Amino acid sequence: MDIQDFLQHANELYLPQLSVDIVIVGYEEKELKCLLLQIGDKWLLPGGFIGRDESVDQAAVKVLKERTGLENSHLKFLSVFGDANRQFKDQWKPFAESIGLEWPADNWFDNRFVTLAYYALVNIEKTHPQVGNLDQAYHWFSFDTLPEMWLDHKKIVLEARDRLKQDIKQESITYNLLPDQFTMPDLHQLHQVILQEELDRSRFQKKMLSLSAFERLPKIKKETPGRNPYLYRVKKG
Amino acid sequence: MDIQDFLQHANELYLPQLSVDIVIVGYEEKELKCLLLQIGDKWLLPGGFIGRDESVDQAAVKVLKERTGLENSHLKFLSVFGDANRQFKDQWKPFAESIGLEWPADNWFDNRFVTLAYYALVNIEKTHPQVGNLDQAYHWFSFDTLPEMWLDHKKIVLEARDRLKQDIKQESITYNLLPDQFTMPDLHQLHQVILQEELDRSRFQKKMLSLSAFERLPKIKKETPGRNPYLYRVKKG
DNA sequence: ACAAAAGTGTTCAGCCTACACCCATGG
DNA sequence: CCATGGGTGTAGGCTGAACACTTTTGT
Repeated sequence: MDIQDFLQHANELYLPQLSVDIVIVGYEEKELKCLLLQIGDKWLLPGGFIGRDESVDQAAVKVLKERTGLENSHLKFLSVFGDANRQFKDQWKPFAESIGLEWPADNWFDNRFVTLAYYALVNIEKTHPQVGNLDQAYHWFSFDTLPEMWLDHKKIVLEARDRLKQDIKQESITYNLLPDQFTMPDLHQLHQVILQEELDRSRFQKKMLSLSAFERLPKIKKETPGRNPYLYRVKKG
Repeated sequence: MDIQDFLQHANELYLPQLSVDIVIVGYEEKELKCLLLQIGDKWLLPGGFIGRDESVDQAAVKVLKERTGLENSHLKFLSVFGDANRQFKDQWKPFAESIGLEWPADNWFDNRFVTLAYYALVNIEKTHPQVGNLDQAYHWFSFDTLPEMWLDHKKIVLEARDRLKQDIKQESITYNLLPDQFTMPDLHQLHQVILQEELDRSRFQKKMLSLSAFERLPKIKKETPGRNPYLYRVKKG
């Protein structure tokens, strides 16, 4: 569907003034990263709208799949963002003009939107991002060096980061961020990055093993000096 | 504003297909209770809509104030409920007819709604519930004996109860549920009711005091046998 | 042989647990 | 004076923190 069609029919297809945005989190080169899209000279979260015959959760799953091709990631509701003046008029119009789009007054995108934010943990290797109709590029940004973003999108990203920090203490569902097979040092590193603090190596290993949630596989061969670590994978149900 | 006016103007005043519902939680007679409104022969959560120039959080504050007169309660966002077929047509129409209301087809209330659920902790003593235009009665229900409720409203209530159980372990902001001044046995009882488990009396007391979040006041005189307990209140600043 | 990395042990302190004990009060 | 309920103390156990030790590898 092209843009003009979308602007004409969006109101019939989707719930008005409601959007879904997803903070897609990955882990690469010992950094937590977040998938963003570029429109104009600023960046924003991958997002979409809620079909009139679609639940909010289904919409989130749909958006994630459209953008990354992924279907079974760890996808959870984050929070609602509903400031009174939350609208993107000032961002859309100049952009539309810059690429020569006809941009009718009072169109779908210029409304105030309440957004339902989700966050997803994904394996960057397995992710195949798609640019949409409007966004020109995608990029994985480190949480420490986020670019200029639309309105409150940076706030949403940082809230997701905080949430991840909370959640990892209870459920250890961080495996999505790693390959299927990983070593304890990998997992250790990941937890340290998420929690932004050093964790005692010995204690961490014992704690993880005591969960008996992992299955030990043969050792792997490293290139670097030092003992070869075991591989692990998550035990099946 | 009467109902007919509301039906005519709601679309100009409020964000469409979005509602705010609040699980208002109180504590009375050693039970957790929840404020519900009656419409027809079933019960539902106090709720409202989001003004077009109002943030979602402001709307929640407004609804809570309208219904209870309270302004500074512990009010937090709970979650979003957005099932695809979440609409109340089958509830509204028979009710409207039963009280002789003119109920136009495809009116505001018959739409599908996505609801943003909040929960509030209040002191029942200080609460002065108001019945609205449509609801005929209000009542504080124990969480253990909830009545028949509209669609997913019971699910929302139970999710709030679970959330409370989670939250009390981290922040101990349960004081709103008690009078300004309370005894340790009171607080002990409250925590046991929320967590649905017995807590060692001795340990509980030491833990609470070690937080040094309370100020000890003179003892009170009881009617029953046994030592007189101290009163406490939350320390300021 | 040595440094570096991974796996495993050991010790100690602190906190949680389960009571026991002491106080105050009404009947 | 005794039952009841509130406040405080104490011995044992478990867990987490800090660090030491051992094994394996590349250089």
